[in-house]
Amino acid sequence: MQTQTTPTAPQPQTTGRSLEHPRREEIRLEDVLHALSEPMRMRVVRTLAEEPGELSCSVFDLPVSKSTTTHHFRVLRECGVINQIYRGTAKMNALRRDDLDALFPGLLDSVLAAAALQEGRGGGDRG
Amino acid sequence: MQTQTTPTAPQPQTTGRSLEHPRREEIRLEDVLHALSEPMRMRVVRTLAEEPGELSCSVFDLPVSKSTTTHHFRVLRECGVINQIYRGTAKMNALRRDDLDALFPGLLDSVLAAAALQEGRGGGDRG
DNA sequence: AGTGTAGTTTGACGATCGCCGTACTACTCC
DNA sequence: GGAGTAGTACGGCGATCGTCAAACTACACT
Repeated sequence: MQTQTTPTAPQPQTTGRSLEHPRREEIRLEDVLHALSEPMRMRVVRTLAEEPGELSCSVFDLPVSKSTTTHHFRVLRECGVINQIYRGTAKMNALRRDDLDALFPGLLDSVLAAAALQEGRGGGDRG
Repeated sequence: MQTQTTPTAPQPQTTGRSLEHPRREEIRLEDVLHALSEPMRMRVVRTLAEEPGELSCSVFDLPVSKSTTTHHFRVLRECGVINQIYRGTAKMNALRRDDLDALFPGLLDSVLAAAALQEGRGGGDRG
């Protein structure tokens, strides 16, 4: 974090400022549910669940500003739902499936299934 | 709702002012998750899930004031998680298991299981 | 060095949230 | 009728939330 403005760039630091993640045992159910209760974040999580690997923030194209997008990704990371790392100029996101499944077996799957069902009923956006 | 201050109390109304509940199809996943993300409400739902029948509001004895308790029960009712009816001077609460299971199969059970697991790990109150 | 792309930070805004106390209503039982 | 019990309604309080725009940082590619 100490941005010393090192002009000669000693170590390239492998393209990453550090990002804080809660450890598995620190993840709390209420935080996960709260994170998932926000439609925009649910959308992100559902997209991430469909994809095998990592996705950069920019591929989501949410109908909100860039700063709001940053905010939502941060909430998801800080509550332990996603893992984020920098790769070059992009920031890659991945669902913390293993951790969530270990902590709350079946939860993520049923939430995802519920979201899909609701969308199928036409409740995808707003009534 | 038209409180006409009818001084002579015309009809006793069969021990029940009416309570608004969303119909099954109106229940939204994000509202349910939001309702459940609040520890006090989760506690109510878990207690309700353990009991076979209805429970009055007063048996819960939450560590908050009466008005806050009323508030939490109302949130749970309005988002479709519980059913409330008046019985005499008491207001009985029951989980809308059938509706939730029909709408979001397995969701309630995995949330309940997750809450139990987290509590078992010692995360019952606040890490 | 310069331009572009991706994401962050800050600070603000209005809305909602959880909480409370007080005053009130509805019902029961003596 | 009067007292007691169960819950509601009405503000009001401070905190958090989702949102934005503007200014900024970090990296890549000429």
